[in-house]
Amino acid sequence: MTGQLPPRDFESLRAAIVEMRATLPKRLMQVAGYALERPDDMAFGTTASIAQAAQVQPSTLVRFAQHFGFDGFSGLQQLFRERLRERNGSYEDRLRHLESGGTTETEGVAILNGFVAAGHDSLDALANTIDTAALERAITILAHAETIYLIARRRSFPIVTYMAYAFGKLKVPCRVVSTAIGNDDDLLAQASAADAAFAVSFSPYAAESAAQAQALSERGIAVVGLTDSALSPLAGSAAVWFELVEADHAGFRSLSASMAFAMALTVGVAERRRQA
Amino acid sequence: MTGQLPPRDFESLRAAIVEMRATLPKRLMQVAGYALERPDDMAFGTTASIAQAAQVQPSTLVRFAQHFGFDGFSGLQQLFRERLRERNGSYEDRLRHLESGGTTETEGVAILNGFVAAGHDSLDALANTIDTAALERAITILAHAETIYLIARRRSFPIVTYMAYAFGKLKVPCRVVSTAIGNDDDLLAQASAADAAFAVSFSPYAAESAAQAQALSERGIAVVGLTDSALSPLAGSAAVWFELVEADHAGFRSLSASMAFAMALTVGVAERRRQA
DNA sequence: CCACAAATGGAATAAACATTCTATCTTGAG
DNA sequence: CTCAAGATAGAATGTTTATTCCATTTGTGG
Repeated sequence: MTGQLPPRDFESLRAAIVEMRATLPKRLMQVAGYALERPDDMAFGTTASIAQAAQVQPSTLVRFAQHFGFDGFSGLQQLFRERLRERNGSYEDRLRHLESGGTTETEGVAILNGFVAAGHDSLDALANTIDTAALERAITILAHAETIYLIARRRSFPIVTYMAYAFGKLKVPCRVVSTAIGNDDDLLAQASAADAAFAVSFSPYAAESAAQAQALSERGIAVVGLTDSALSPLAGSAAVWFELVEADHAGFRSLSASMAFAMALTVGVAERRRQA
Repeated sequence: MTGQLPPRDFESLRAAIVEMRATLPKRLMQVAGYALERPDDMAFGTTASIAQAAQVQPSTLVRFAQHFGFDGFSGLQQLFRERLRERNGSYEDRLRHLESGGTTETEGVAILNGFVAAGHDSLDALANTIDTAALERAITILAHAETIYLIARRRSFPIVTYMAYAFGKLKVPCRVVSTAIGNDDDLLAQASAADAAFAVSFSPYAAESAAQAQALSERGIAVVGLTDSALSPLAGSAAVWFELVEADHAGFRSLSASMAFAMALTVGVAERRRQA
């Protein structure tokens, strides 16, 4: 593409990038990904700062720009700056978006908006109701555990699935208890007092999760609980527990707040461990 | 005013300028006028270009900045840049603002607030950017499928985990492809043109997910994709695909928007089926 | 497996930059 | 009118920045 006319605006650049997706070399692809994902940073950064953030050399940025017909990086950056100016100045885009949504709102969009609203509400509720002292205690408990056992079923299962992924990335030993093999109890039998558990259970409470939390607790293993009511069976057996009510749409509960909480707990524990 | 603490944000600077309106020397007044009148240009220009536009010397810009307590022009310019970024009303930025306000919060709470803010931001972005027509098409495709195959790894896995749970409740036949048994390909081999798939893949893209989506697509099985970039390998093989950028905190991406989208898609498909 | 072309990393470089310095000008009190 | 204090213009300076260049590495067609 070098030598041709460079894209005139951000959208053209975006289109050009997508079009060349297949033939773009690895590093240039890396830049393309960063540019589309964090256009704001592209507008403000210097070659050095952007290169570091995108994990490439400054020269790669220049080559990327030249690949799309610009003289150098500066010409490319101009597109990102103009985009930022225009987006702020004109409410047109947003209005157009709102109008098209408001007048002819299809059922699918209505459902999506419902879940978005439920997510916002849940997150607000989370921020306002969480017991901050309890959060610190929970982090302390889990950070000191040798292995963290993660207990959850059904609707709560995705939460611990994500935690297991994140803990893995963060090199924190953990085990998801409800496996497909069905050897939950064998797994739990290996837990010692040096370990700890995190159990999630929302109404209607899965009997197994409650029972497993109870059993661990009786064996002197600290359990951190996440549930939606003080009446939850988890509240009885957990050393620290959190009450978290998710808003719902069409009878389906949001998971936004639970996920945010789980991520905070995960990162908090990893951070605490790192410091120790 | 030199020597005092510089304004922390654009509004403070604006207030400071108005307050000193009477005592500001002529050339500094000239700069002040330009700064308030064309803040966008202040954000991107260099000392040379701004000085020329405001009809002053570059050194006057530096003196102006120092007059308000900044080290030099660069510190002042930062305010104008942040203003441009924040025009989009990011929760993350507002949060940073609150934190600098003073209340001493523990690390765990700070992390939680970060993820809550990231969740809000992601949900906003979802509501503003989703292609509503594409959503309807996606619902149509999946609603007509005999069986819906769910493809996702790693960070995206919790999403399809939840969808599988919800589809089960809603009596919509579906199968999660990446099982612990590792018979993914055997499962996929059973898929026919009457079926459809939903694949989720965020950067860094899992090669298997992309390959499986590609393979299904080539066999005439419609694939609905959810990804975070137009450069995703999913974009190539999917009949309909959605781009969804999650905000992140401390390097960990939120899942709030993806979850909300997945729930909307799930309920939308079930609803469409019920009507048929 | 080789050889050639493309791509890449990193040092070298020249331009652009913010900032400082100093001579000159402006202002206002006595 | 005089003089001192402050403000200003413009050149000088040292730093940062984008860009170029070249030695390796990587990928590929014969």
